[in-house]
Amino acid sequence: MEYQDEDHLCFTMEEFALATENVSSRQRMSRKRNYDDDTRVYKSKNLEIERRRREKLSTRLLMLRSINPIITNMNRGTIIVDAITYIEKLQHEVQRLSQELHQLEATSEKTAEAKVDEIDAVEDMKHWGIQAEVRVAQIDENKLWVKIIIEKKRGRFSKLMEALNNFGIELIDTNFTTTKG
Amino acid sequence: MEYQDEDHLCFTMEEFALATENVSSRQRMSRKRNYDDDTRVYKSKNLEIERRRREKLSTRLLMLRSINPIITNMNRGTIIVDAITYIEKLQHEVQRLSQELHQLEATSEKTAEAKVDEIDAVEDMKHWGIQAEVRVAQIDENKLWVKIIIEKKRGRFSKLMEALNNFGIELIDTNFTTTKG
DNA sequence: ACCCACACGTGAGGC
DNA sequence: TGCCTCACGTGTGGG
Repeated sequence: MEYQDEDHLCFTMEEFALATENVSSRQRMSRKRNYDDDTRVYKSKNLEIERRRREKLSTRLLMLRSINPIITNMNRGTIIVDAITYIEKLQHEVQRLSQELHQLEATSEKTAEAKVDEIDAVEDMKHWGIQAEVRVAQIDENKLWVKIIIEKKRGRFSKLMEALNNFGIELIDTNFTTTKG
Repeated sequence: MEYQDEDHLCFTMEEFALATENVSSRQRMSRKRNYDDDTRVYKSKNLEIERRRREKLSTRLLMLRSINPIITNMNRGTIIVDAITYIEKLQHEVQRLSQELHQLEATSEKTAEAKVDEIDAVEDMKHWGIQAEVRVAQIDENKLWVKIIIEKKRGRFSKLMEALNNFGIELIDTNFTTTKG
């Protein structure tokens, strides 16, 4: 009684034809079934919905394959396993980079301490009323007397020495004093 | 002529029964078909192979879902889109960490320069035959004369000053000379 | 010829 | 009830 018009096909494409034909005459289904009103051919309700679903899944798999650079095969299963390995690799890389960054931050901790020292120096100078000062007096034709009061900073003295060396100034006598508090 | 024993089922499970029944009597297939030798029932060759394939795909999807912490839904499609977003997030995080690490390495470039300077200092001392030297002479009851020749290193002088300060030694006169080459 | 991967339509079941 | 997702068996094309 069902499927009276077996010659009619729901779809024109040939690959769909056989599939739609594959329906037994002894149908034990108790459900009400849907027919196309025009051709009186059985048409599943969720046929195109299922088609959309498959299409979405395929496009998403293609997207998943497109964003990971390491591809071993085009297979649907290998796409997923490649994505898994890629995710694991990315996780390990993130962990490694985080560790390296943490280590480097610990290395530059001394710099932070130095900066704290510098802040302390600035606070000390403010607290004790010490003013930065540069005084220069000419002693001889080519001899200068220089007095510099600055807050202590790491490497500042070395830089000063280097600068004086670069200017060709020879250091005859250097009196160097640091005060804290 | 085909499917003479339609009452026999390939599989005992009921959900497989209807599917195996869904074969048209007007079979246009020209292919030779496979029958089970015992029951004379049609059995597709790649039935279990396809079942294994589906099973593998499902387990891989479960693995893919298990390794990413951000899950919005259990759906097959959302697993993939969640994996895509997670991969993108991981990629961005790797890029950000790499940038930060590169920046911090550029910051510590000066340290590398200082190390090169130190190597230069060592080479200079070797080349010019300068020996590291520490000489101490007692001038008074509580006055010392100290002469130190060492290779230049960044912060070494400051550390020496700090150490002397910590020992309670007061600096009366300091003569400081650096030579390069 | 075979093997494998995929797309197809469909029923079952959960919400 | 309807909507949506999944698993199923199968046909088909490429290697």
